[in-house]
Amino acid sequence: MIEDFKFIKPGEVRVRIAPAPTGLLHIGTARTALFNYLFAKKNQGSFILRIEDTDIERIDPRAEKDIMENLKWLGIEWTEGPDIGGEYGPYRQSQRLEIYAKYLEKLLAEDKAYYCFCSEEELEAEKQYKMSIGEPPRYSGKCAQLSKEEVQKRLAEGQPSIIRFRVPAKKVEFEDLIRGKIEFDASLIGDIVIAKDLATPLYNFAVVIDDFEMKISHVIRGEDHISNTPKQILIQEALGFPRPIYAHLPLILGPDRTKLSKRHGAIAISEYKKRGYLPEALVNFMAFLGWNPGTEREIYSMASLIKEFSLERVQKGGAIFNIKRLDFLNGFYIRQKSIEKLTELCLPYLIEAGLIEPVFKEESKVSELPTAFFGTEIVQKYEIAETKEEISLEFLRKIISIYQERLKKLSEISELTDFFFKDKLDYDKELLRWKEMTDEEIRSSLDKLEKILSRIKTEDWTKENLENILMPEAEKMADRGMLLWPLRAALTGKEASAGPFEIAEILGKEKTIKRIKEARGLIK
RNA sequence: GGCCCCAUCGUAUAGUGGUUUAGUACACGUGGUUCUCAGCCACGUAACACCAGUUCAAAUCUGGUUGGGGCCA
Repeated sequence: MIEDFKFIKPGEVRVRIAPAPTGLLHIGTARTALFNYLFAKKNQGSFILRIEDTDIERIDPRAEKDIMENLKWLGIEWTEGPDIGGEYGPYRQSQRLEIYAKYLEKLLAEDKAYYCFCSEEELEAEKQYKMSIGEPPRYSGKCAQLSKEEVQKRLAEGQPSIIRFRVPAKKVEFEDLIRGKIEFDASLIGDIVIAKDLATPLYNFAVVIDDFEMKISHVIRGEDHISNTPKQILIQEALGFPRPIYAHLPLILGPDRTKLSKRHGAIAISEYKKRGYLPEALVNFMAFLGWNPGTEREIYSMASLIKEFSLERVQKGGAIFNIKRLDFLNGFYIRQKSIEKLTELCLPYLIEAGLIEPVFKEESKVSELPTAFFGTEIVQKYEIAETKEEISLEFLRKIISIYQERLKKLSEISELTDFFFKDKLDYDKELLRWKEMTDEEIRSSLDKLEKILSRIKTEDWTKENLENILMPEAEKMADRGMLLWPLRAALTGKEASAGPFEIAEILGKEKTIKRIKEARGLIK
């Protein structure tokens, strides 16, 4: 009941996420985790991470680590499980098998569950038939009335079997914090399978046991679980467990309005991380997928989300994942970073692109691509990959600072700034042409540039001075672009870049003039 | 097919019977800002799925239709 919820005392809230370690942490799970985390934090409760690893065939050994690493990276920290806490553990289902067996036996002993010997083919045929005549595809109850002796006999013979829960024919209703009252007619469900055998519980059964044993107060999960809820409630009732409060979150949808999945492209958090998204941006973005504070403020840190979050303000309809908005948010958070921090964050991308190289103190320690940065123990210095020229932190920071506001993703840094790290630029001579300039005009601009710049002393080689000297020259021409475009193109080899003066300053007098001469060489 | 959930600009959403010529952000378009790009600023395009009903008054309440989605070991 919503009323109950209002009287929750601090510390009484216990929520959880229970991912199956079958793949990398994806957006959907991360968003569910976020909402659970925010709710727990807001109510000074506990947030439990439980691993649902009973489906041995589908488990990916790397998944658990990936899930935990990326949750931490996002700043979503759990207070219990899989290796933290322990009072209510263990937190991996594979380590809880005796617990499930105990309850399974209880249900069997009370005749609230029974063994079923129907074959899969038989069941499938029945399902198809039922669907073809427009009936709900529920189990016929063929094995429901088997005598104890008959069951014992078949079990002894080793006949393949599963365990079914006797679903009572009654109406089930529950109050969802987000959707209000939801009703189901359980007589339509049919007796559900709750375990393959005593040692192999199935999802709907295991969750109920775990949530009870772990004293979960609120089950906050995706909307795709709504139809599982009545089944779980019935099992709870059969076992005499109290009912947790439910809140079903709207789904995250792909552009085609179906549940976001792998075929929609990247959905793993680690993939976003690799592409240069910031955890702040991802968190802010995910929070607004199905929730909003009711004000016009859009920028929220984790701390302010915790303060403002409430399940009452969660949307009912599914939300389409719009990456353009994530990009905008990411760009925003990049612009908020200090240059020092942003430089650290960009370093791995420059290294990966082969633009710069770290020089390690102890070669033996290096096994994979370092996400190391200046100040790290094992990195001695960085050098330009091509020329082995040592580069200073100052130099890198200057480069990063002129691209900070142009960056949407960290990964873009290498493509944007590669010309700073290359000895020779490779571009078509046409790039030097501004609008309808003739070769003669380009040549003349370049010559003028070289002449003027050569006269500037090295100690006066600053962005401001360069601008003060060159701008009046540009003004003299019919169009400022006639001087500035060839300059910038010669320095960067790119159609688009930061401004020419700041680039020239960073490049230094020598390289600037060298590049102008090289450009001059392209025009016969 | 059965059951369940959902429905405001392209997207995320504000809106809880009158204050609404339906607001904001992203995206998009136009203009401005030292050549370009980005950023920033300004302006603009753009939505209550439909049909009934309740009411003096409905995006907001009720019913239905349509559409979309989820689940069905």
